[in-house]
Amino acid sequence: MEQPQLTNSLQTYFNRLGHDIDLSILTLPVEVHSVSKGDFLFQQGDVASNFYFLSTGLVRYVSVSDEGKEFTQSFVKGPSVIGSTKSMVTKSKASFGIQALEESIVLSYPWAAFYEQMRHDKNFLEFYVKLLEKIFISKEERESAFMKHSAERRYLDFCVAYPELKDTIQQQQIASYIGITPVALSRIRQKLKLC
Amino acid sequence: MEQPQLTNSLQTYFNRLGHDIDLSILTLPVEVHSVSKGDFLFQQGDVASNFYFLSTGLVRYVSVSDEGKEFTQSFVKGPSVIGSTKSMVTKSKASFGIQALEESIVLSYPWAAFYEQMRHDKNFLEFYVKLLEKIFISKEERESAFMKHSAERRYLDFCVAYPELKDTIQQQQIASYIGITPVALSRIRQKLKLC
DNA sequence: GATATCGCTTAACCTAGGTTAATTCCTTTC
DNA sequence: GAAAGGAATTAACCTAGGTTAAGCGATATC
Repeated sequence: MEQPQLTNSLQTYFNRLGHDIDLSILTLPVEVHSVSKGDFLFQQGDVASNFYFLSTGLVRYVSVSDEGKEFTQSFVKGPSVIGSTKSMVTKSKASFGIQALEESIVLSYPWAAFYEQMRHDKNFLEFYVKLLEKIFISKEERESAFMKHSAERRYLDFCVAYPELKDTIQQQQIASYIGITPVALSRIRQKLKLC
Repeated sequence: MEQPQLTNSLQTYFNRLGHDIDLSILTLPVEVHSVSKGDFLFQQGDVASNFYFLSTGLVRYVSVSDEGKEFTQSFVKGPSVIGSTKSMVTKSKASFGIQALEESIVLSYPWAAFYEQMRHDKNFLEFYVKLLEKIFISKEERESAFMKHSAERRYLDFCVAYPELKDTIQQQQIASYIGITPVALSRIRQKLKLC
């Protein structure tokens, strides 16, 4: 542990998931990354086989279509575990990148080593299960929103889900999150103002 | 184990995920359900706190919007673990129902008991991790398809992903899977025929 | 302090997909 | 074998959202 004060937030986060995990087991050094606003932790297409923990800051998961259009898959505020489960587990290319929307502090640890650690410590494994379940459930919620709701409804849902982001991030990023163009979002906001 | 011959497929499935799990640990009886075409294993809104295993058959996950429109979230062919992770883990109401599209055989086991079993057996826990990762990854793939692709593209992707379903299930169900009306799907198929 | 540059708005026009409804073609069912 | 319901097609019309482009503040940059 090179920077014990930084890993405190990680320890706290782990403890909050209800397990008795002692991070001092980790033998490799935890790396600390400082990611500036606008910069990427990793890009779409990279193999991101690290376990990442966003200690403080705000990021978005962003993927670009073949036609070059940007889509924001989600916003995540620290403290939280972040990263591409798929890329991590299967060592494949990530289908999205992670971009900081604010100055952010990210800790990382090699996934393979982390996984080995887990296999020898049931508490770790249980922690990982809780983590997967947690992310999984939040995904299950969002999944159907696209099919079921109009863009206007999705915008209103966004405002409820991320009240603190509504006025701090760019509208084009909100638009890319709800899956429409900035022009269309502007129209929707205009219409809502009139009501 | 009341019907050992049926649990063989479950044992095989478990083994294929690479772990040495002995199902005979399970103390409660595994229930066997025979679900007729069109019938529901459970409905949207039910608390489905069982671990379900689709031994043979074909099901779809279907959810209904407030306005009464049906959406197919996915098709699953046996043998496969099925169910609502969210409902199972949090004992909340499922946001979708599971409907058989063919005569299906489903095994079930109370989740709470299954989970307890896992906590005492690291192999079980690792199995569950593999399982979560597996479903998770397939979700990560589908998630962005809606934002990124047109309905036509989504239909073509469907045909590649489920070649055997393309001609065996109803078009309205394909339509509800790709998020359009049967009328729109018919138009798209018409257009593709001309090419 | 002038001038790019970037984010947002507004307007005009276009297109994919929704809605309704009529028609045909299958299956069931009696 | 007639009748009835369900599944798919086709056409006419409508609407949400995309596209392009012009204008308007802001905030950088020189």
